Amino acid sequence: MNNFKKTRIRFAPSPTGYIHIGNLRTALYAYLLAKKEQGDFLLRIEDTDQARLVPGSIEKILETLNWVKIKVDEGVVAAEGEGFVEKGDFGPYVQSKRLELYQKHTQELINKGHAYHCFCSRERLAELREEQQARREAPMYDKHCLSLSSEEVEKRLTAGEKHVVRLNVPRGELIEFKDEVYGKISIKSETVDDQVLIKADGFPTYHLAVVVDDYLMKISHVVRGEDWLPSTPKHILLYKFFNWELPKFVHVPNILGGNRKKLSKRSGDVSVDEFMKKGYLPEALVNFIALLGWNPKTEQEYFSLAELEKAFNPEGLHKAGAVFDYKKLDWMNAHYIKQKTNEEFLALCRPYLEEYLAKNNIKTNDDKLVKIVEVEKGRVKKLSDIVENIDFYFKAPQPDVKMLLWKKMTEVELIESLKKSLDLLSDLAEEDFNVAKLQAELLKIADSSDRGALLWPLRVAVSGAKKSPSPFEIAWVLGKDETISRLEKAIKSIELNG
RNA sequence: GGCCCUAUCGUCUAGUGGUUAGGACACCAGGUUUUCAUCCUGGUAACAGGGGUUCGAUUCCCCUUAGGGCUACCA
Repeated sequence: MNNFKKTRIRFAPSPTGYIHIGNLRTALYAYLLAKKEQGDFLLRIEDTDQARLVPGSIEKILETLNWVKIKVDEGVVAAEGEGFVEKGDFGPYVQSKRLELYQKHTQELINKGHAYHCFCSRERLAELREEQQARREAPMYDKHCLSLSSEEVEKRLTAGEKHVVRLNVPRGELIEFKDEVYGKISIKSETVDDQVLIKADGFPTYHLAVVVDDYLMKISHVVRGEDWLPSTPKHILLYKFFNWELPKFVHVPNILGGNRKKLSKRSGDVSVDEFMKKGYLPEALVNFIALLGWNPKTEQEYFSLAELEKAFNPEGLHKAGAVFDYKKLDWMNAHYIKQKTNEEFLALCRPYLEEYLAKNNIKTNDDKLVKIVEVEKGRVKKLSDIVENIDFYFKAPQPDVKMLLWKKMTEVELIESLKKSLDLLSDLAEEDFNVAKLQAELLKIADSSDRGALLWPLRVAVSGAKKSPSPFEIAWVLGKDETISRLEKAIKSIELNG
């Protein structure tokens, strides 16, 4: 006994494609709990369903974990260059490389009478299920092959007949276990099906593999989604049959979509990759997701990963599923964006900007991009927003006289206003085109009781928009020549119009 | 259908046998501001229903209701 001297917690995804937001949160909680207890976080790959394998998934999973700064201590880890390697003393960490282990342990169960060979055809099973459903019974295997004599089993096995191995679930028992989140769970063994342990292709099912591996790898806490709760009794039975000490079970509530159903590929773009592409910052996603189903019991909202590692406590885990609220994520993402320096922010935005510039055939330089990004930083929720409203920085707007008019201003007053700005700006030196100086100078000549009369036309003349950053900021980005040219263009346009 | 789980503002959640039921997002209003955004201030908004237990239940128990999950040789 005492298999667990150290906290060791694994994240065990199937390599079936991109990592999903729900998986990421499970991984995060597993990681946080391990770190909280100064333990190890391991990555194990559960590739027992050969039909669903998607090439490249493992690399993708590692990439995602790396993006959110979750470090894998043991198991499948990223290689120095390309690909991945296995690291640690409890390997292999990829289940398809552990087939002999599962076979060996299954044989042990068979010998003890806790598992048996089953030769039933899929057709018979389907028929059985139909009959049971017609009788409004829970569909379950009827232990048909349990009554086969050992001679017969031997004969059919040597004849190479297709078969599976099933768990021999005893009748009339109450299976009980404690979950760290949900508390005591008990279930009658009659309602537990004789689960297939080894499939016809020789691969184990999840249920067998997870128990064998968690034990052999000395996993101290089984952290996984709430949807595994109903099948945990099968695992409890296996631990008992093997006479193995139970790990702690930590089932975490599901993340729900807007329809209140478990978040899935069908409820929209929930792959972590999508969030990355849209320009959510890993800090924001981690912070947000940590608080979906867990709370620190304080009113703190912002948590870095390091802070989470300290603060995390399974007692703060909630039981009910949590709806994923994009608006709150946006709010949090905007917060983390504001924390970035202008240089960092430009680097983060660069891929989006480059795509935009290429697409619109715009040539520019970093000096200008730095300025744009600085002005826009407080206005974007996610990085991809950066290219939404920046056309006017590169292309002079077509003056719109109606829009240029401030409140009840006449066109004559409008021209006066614009000329006033133009005169002032023309007198300023190129070096004076910085936000503070521009603001100070323009406010000096503005009517203090009606600044809009000067500033609105100016802002619209340079931006061409009803909503935009301040004229000071825009003029700073555009520089003296361009700003003046836009003002002149606006004035000319009104004169032509009138 | 069977089994398991869950239930506090629209959403994420705190909370206690006696509270003005707290915070955050969102929303609304006001302020700052040339506009938008930011920022500040304020506001609307919740204990699913019914029985118990109790002097007293949002809190403990039961039932109902609602929702979710599982029910594969998928995880």
